[in-house]
Amino acid sequence: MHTCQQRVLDGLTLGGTGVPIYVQLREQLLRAIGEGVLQPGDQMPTMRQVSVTLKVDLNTVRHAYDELERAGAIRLERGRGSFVSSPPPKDAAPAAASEDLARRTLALAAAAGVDPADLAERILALAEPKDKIS
Amino acid sequence: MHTCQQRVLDGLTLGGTGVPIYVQLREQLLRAIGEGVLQPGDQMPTMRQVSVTLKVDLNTVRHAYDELERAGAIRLERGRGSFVSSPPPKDAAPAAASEDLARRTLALAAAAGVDPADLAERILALAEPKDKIS
DNA sequence: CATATTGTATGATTGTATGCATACATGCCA
DNA sequence: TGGCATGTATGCATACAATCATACAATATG
Repeated sequence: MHTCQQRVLDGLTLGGTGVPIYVQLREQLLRAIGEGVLQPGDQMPTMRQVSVTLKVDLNTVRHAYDELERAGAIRLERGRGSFVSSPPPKDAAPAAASEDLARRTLALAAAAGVDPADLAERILALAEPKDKIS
Repeated sequence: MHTCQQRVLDGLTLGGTGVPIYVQLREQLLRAIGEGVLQPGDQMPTMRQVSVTLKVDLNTVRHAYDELERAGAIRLERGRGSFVSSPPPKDAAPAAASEDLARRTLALAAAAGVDPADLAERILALAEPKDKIS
């Protein structure tokens, strides 16, 4: 039953487009979570697994995991592993956090040459099915 | 005739998400070309214009222009300017990139307890204020 | 011709990213 | 208890990204 992490591991790829490795890892792992390949509570691939599989330094992988944790996407537990955070959600959507996330997202969109309007539309479309109450 | 170049200049934005500045410039300019905002033969914004407008070093801008030229997207002519090549290469960041970014962003939003609808709104608000396209 | 504009180039400097090696700290389990 | 897996943390070396400052070279224009 290592399948989830294995599948994620296999999906990871690195390209030489000038984008730092840790950024590529950060984004791809985030995507795996966003797609539901990794669900809340699931264990992430081990830092060492990623390090060995992709032949990337452990510190580099850690850099990516570190940012994911600071972003609240995952939870790091030494000696145990890394796990996808369960959305603590409902209520607490501090406007500040929302605004901050919006800015960061916009920056990423700009970096990738993505149209913000198009992006906003897709976000709404993807969010709709799971829309819930408060 | 504060033309297309001006509009492209205004559309350029930089964010500190770990993505190198020259990559952000490269992708955004590529997208402008791919979208037809800048058409074959059109003059690109001057390196110095970009440098001053975005408060980025001239060498950094050059790095981006340099890669665009090697990619065959533009043509550099000293003393004259930079121009869009006749057969502009097909866009590297079409709909797929947008879809991926949307998923990644949703994962972050869920982790932070941010309402996707609210987020989408803020993204639009942050992106739009400038150019009312006419 | 002189001048402004634009691209091209260099050296010094600071910060970051990456890799390699080597540990330490914590949690799990036999 | 001991061993193992996992996250955490160094130090050192190399390469790249970015800024600043200062120029040079080609083109256009007056």
